[in-house]
Amino acid sequence: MGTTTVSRVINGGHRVSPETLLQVSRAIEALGYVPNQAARILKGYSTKTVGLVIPSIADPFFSQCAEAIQAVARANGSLLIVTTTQNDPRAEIDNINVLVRHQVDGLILAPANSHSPMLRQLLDTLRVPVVAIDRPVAHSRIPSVVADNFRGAVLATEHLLGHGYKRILCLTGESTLFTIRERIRAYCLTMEKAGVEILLDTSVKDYKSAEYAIESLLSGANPPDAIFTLKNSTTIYAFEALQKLNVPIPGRVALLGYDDFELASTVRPSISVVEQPIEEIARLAGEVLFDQLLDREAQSSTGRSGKAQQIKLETRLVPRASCGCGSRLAEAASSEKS
Amino acid sequence: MGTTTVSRVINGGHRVSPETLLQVSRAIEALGYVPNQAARILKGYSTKTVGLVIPSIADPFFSQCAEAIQAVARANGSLLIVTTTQNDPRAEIDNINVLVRHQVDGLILAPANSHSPMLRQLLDTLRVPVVAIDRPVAHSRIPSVVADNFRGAVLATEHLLGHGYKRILCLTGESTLFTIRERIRAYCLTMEKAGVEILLDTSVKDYKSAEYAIESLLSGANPPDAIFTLKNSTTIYAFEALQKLNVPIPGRVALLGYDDFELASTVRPSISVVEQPIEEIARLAGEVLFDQLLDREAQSSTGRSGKAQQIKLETRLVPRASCGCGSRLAEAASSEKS
DNA sequence: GGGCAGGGTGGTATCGTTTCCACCAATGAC
DNA sequence: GTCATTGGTGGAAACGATACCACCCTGCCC
Repeated sequence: MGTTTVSRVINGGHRVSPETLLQVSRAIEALGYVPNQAARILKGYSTKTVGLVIPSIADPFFSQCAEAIQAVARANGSLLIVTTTQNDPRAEIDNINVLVRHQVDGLILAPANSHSPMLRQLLDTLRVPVVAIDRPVAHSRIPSVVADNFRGAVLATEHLLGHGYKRILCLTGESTLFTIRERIRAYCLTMEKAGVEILLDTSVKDYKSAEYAIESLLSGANPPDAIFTLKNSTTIYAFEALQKLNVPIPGRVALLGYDDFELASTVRPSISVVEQPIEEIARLAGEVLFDQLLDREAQSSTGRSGKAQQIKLETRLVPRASCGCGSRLAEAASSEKS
Repeated sequence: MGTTTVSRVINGGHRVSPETLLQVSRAIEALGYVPNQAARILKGYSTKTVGLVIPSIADPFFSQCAEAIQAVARANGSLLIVTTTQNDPRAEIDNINVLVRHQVDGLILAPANSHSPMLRQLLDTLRVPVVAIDRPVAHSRIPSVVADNFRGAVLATEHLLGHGYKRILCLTGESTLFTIRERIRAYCLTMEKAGVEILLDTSVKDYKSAEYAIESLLSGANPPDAIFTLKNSTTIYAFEALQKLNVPIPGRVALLGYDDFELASTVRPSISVVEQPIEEIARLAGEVLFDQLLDREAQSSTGRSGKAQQIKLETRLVPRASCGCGSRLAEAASSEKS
């Protein structure tokens, strides 16, 4: 019994007589034999693993991404290795290097800093396909799948302006991220165009700072009449603070957040948000990556196929009660004021 | 320049002259050389990867687990491969097999079915260490790290009984999981001991079924005066349904949930819950796994070290307003009824 | 001065698999 | 009857890194 024959049995059993096949299969079963993946890889096979580099798994946005990408990977017979950076550029570089050493076939990355030259340089030298998710890599040909953050924030700001609010406070949270900067840019431009004063606060990092910021602004001269929060956690901190301070929403200040969350429609008042197509972003990113992997497998170096490389997805405004849309929505089925 | 020398440079540069070392390092840099992981593994090295098999990444409980385990893995120089089963025992077996073929050093698993003989048999034949998390594997020596679900549900039920509620409805959600069954068992035993009627409902799977169940029970004879929900999502469905139906909490029915969640303390009323030490469970599971890996590395086959194999962690009751503790807690800083 | 220790270096077998090639038997075509 | 064709089989090289061993050289001790 030659090793060649055994190999053939394992890889589909072509060119092997039925009885030999049965015999070998039985032996494999009996010995609990498992082919050594490392040796196969060494012979040039792909590792059937892809890497995912994100800030955090616990963040609902990215856990949903991870879930969707994992599904795409599984559909393509691959495994997903997840690493987290906490938005630290150094950890990000480390993670990418480790993944490359582990021979991942490709990787999906949410860059902490879209403009890092270090990162761009590293990515340019990589031999495996990379897809950026949620945040692009500036000045590079790395394909990306992102939401239209600018448009989303324009929609939100215009919506608040449409309600007649004139003192719209924007709570940014961490403002170094690409997504947040885009939203800030959109907010500022829209406010300027409307000829209203820009009110930016970048200090809110947790519940305490939210309470402090909101309390002092509300008790000052010219208090805000609406708050636009630029990310999930900031929205929740702001909401908690407003509740704690007993500020009527939207009576005294309206609230509009970025990113939907499970209880947004349940809390009183229900919270209006800009909703991103998270699952679609992730799924597309996965598909773009595997398209590249398949291309690469097919034609060794004919260059990229004609696939779209920079995908930007629309976001949607979900008006609920907290921005003042209460009368016509959200409260419809309830009867708080029966 | 011999390959041996290069290898030595890469692995710490012992027994290499300084100038050779520099020369080789420079060449490595210039060529962008990355050592082939597969070849190293083939020589008997560990893959520095561990597998995680969980129902879902999007579930907050498991995403927190994944985050913590990933941190432990990283601290031990390993990568984490995450796979999801949606609680499907077949997918679970598949995932384990795939991970084993990929030569993971070990794996952490939240078994869909603690009593599956298939699973037990598979795990017994594995050559890599396995640690069960959240749910044990029955009749096996697989180490496990779980929360004390029984005790948690006893605490919850007793707390509700202590408030004087006599018609405590238990909404189980999916009731096939080990954790849920333990909680059901505890609820039933505690109710029996107190001589009160057991009210179980296993039908709630989403918002709609929650609304239907709660509406029909409340409008029937002998309606419940408290609801105990056995998992995160069920708590939220029940809360949504109660809000929608305009049922005063805890005035008409009290609510107590299993698993804490971010907005539990913010919504009105704030929701009382049994809190599990999620992060600690995950961290311990990771540590137990890596302890085994280190042992195995040190002494080839001296058997298991004397480490604790079955860890059960205490859970904590977090009383808030929804169970009726409102007067002394939770509402303290607010003034809804000012 | 001869041997010996030890740092620095390179040759080569080895890990487990795939794949190219060679080979053997039948079978059928001319 | 010979020659190609085809199905079934095995030998051995190759993938890229490691580690054993052998080797050379320098310096030092007896």
